[in-house]
Amino acid sequence: MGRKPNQSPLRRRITIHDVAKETGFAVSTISNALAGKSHVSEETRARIQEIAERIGYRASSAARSLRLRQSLMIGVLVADVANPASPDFLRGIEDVATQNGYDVLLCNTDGSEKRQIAQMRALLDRNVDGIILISQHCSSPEIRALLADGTPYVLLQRRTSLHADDYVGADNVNGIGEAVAELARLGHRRVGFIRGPADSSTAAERYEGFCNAVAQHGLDPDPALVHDGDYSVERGYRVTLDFLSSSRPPSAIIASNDMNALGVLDAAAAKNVQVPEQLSVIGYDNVIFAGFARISLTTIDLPKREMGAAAATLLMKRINSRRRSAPKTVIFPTRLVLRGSTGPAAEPQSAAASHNRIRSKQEKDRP
Amino acid sequence: MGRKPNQSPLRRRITIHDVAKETGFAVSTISNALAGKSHVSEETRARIQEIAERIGYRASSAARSLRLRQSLMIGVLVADVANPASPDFLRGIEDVATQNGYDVLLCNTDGSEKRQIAQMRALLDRNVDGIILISQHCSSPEIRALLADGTPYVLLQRRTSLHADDYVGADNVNGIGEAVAELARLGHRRVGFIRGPADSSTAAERYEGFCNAVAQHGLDPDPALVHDGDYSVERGYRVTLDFLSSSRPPSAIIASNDMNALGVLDAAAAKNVQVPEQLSVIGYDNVIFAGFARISLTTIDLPKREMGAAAATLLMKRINSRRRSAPKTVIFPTRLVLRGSTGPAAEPQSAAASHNRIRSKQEKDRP
DNA sequence: TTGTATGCGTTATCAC
DNA sequence: GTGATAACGCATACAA
Repeated sequence: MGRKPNQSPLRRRITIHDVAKETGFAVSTISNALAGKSHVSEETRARIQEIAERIGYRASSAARSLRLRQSLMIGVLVADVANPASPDFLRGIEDVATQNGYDVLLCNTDGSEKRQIAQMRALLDRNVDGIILISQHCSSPEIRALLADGTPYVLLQRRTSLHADDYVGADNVNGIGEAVAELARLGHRRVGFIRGPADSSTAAERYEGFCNAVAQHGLDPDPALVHDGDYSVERGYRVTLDFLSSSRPPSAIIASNDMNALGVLDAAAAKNVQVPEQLSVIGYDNVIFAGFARISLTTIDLPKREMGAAAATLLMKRINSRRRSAPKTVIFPTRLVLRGSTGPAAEPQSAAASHNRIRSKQEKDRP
Repeated sequence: MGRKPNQSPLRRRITIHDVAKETGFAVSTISNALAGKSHVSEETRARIQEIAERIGYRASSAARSLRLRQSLMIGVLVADVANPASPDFLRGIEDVATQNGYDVLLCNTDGSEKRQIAQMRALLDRNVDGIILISQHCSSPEIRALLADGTPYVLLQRRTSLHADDYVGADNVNGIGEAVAELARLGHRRVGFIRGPADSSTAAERYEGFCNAVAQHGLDPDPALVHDGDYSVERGYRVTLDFLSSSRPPSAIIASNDMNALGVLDAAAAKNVQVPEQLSVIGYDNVIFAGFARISLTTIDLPKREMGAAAATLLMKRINSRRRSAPKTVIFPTRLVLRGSTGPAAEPQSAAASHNRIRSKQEKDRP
C-alpha cells in the first residue's frame, strides 16, 4: 500500500552487502574474512570485523542454511518434558550442542507415534543436521523410513533389536542385578517386579536383569511376582494394591521407575503397610524427588546428563564425518543409591532382623 | 574431490521444480496450489497435491524463511528446564505454537544474565519470529537493547516495572493473601515468610501480598518473621533451621515456592518438628510432587499450562499484527490447594484446636 | 588477495 | 486459471 520504502519501524535487514559497501571490499571478501578463511590479510579481516560489528551485521541463518544445506540445529524428540528425568538428558545434550555451535529444536511427542512422526517430519523439513530420540518409538515402518532419510540420528534410552543404530543407554541388566542383590542380602525372598511398557527396550532389559538375578540369588521365581505395567504413578499404585492383597505378598517391590515407585509408596501408605519395615521399595532413574527426605527412595541412578552429552557427542561425530561407519553403542554403568525405602525383610523366620536394621551403605540424605 | 554428482547416498532434495516437472504445471502454480491460494482450480490442486505427496515433496523451510523473512519459529528462554514448574509452561507454549505452525527453539539460561544475552542473540540470528521469556532478567541495558530489536516478545512469570511489556503472570498478591487467610483461620498468629530472589518481580508481589494480608488479619508483623531467600531447597532448609532455633519461632511458614518448601519440610523433619501439628507449611506453584502422598504440601496453584498458552497466544497476535499496539497484561487467578502440610496452630491458648483438626476443604489426594 | 557471477528453493508480481 | 521471472542473503568456484 502506501508504505514507504524506508519507513523507520521497518528498517531493512543489514546484509553482507552493507558491510561490503561500508568497507569498500567485495562481498566474497567479507564472507571469507568473517568465516575465518585463510585467504585474507589480517588487517583486512580486522577492519571488516570491526565495521561489521559497528553497523550491527548478523548473517542470516536462513540464507546460510539454504546455501549450505545445513542448519546448525539438531532436533530432540522427547516423550514428555514433564517427566523429571527428561530435563537432565536435555541439559547434557544442550551442553555439547551449544559448545559445537548447534541450537536445539525441542519436540514433545507425548509418547504418541503419530505425533512423533509429525514432529520428525517437521524437523526434517527444517533441515536439522541431526536428531536425538529420547525414549521414542523406533521400529515402525514410517519412522524407519524417516530415519533412513539420511539425516544422522542417535537413540537415547530406547533402542530396537531389529536395526543397527547409534545408541546411548545404561546397563539396565546390571542395574537391576545390583538392586536384587541388595534385597537378597537384606533377606528378601519374594521380590515383586513391575515391568515397564512392553515396547520399551529399557524395560525389557530390566526384566531380563531381574530374571537373571532372581535365579542367581535363588529367590522365589513365582511368576505371580511379576506384573505388567508402565511408567506411571497410577499403575504403580494399582499394581501394588494387587500385590498387597494377594495370598503371599512380596516383601519388596522393584518398580519400573521412580514415578512408578511413587505409586507403590502411596499404595503402601494407603494400606498402612510400613516402608521399609513391612515392604521395601526400589525405583529406577534417581530423579530429583527420590532424594527428598519425605520420599527417601532407594533407586538406581543413571548418569543422565552424561548420557545426554554422550548422545550429542556421538551425533556431532556422525554429522561431521561424511562416510558411513558402523553404528556405535555407548552403555553407561548404573549405581544403586540406598535410601530409606529399603530394609531387612520382615519375614517370620527372620523377625529379629527387623530390629537391628542393617543399612550399611545408607546414603546420608542431603537437606 | 572425486565425488560424483549423483552419488546415491547423497540424493538431491526433492524441490518444487520436481513437482512442476512431474505435473506439467509451473512452479508458481504448484506453490499457489499447495499454499491453498484461491486462484487455482480444484482439480489442479487435487492433482498437484497427490503428485507432491507421491514423490515425497516437502518444502524447504530455509528457502521459505529466506523468502518470507520469517522463520515460523519462536524462541523460548527458560531459567531451568529441570525446575518442575518449567515443563508445564513449556507445554502450554508448545500447544499453541504448534497449532499455529510454529516450532519452538528452547534455551536454558541457568538464570545467568550472560548466558541469557548470548542465547537471545542466537535466537535473533536465527530470525525467530518471537521470543517468550520465562522468569528471566529483563531490565538490564543489553537485554533491553536486544528486546528493542523489533522482534516481538512476551514476558512470562517475571516482569519489570520500568518498562511496558506484554506480560502474562499470576495474581501473586491475592494468592499469598488466600494462604495467609487460611493460616489465620487456623489460628496462626506468627507466620514466617521466605522471600524469593530480590530481582524477581513475582517474589516481590508475593511479599507485598504477605504484608497486606498480615496487616489485614491482624497477625504478628514481627520483621524477624521475614527472611530473605531464593527458590532453592537448600535455602529453605537453612532458613527454617534459623526460624526453628529462634526465641519465638513461627507456627507456620510460607515458602518462596514448592522447591523451597521442600527444604522447609526436610528441616522440620531433621529437627523432629511435626508437620502440621507443630508447624504448618505452604508452598507456591503446585508442582507435580507437591501432590504426592509422601509430601502432601499445601500450596498455591498456578494454571501453568494455561499461562504458557496465553503467552504464546499473545505472541502470535503480536507477530501477526504489524502495527504496534499498547502492551497487554494477562493475570491469571491462583488457587489455594489444601493438603496435609497445614493444620491448626498448636499455640498454648488454642491447644484444643489441634485435636479436632478442621480441614474443611482438604483435597483428597489422588493415588 | 580480491572481485564477479551463480545457485540454493521459495513466494510474489506481473503478464498472459 | 496459469506461467515466467525476479528477488530473499549467503557462500563459493572461478576469474582477475
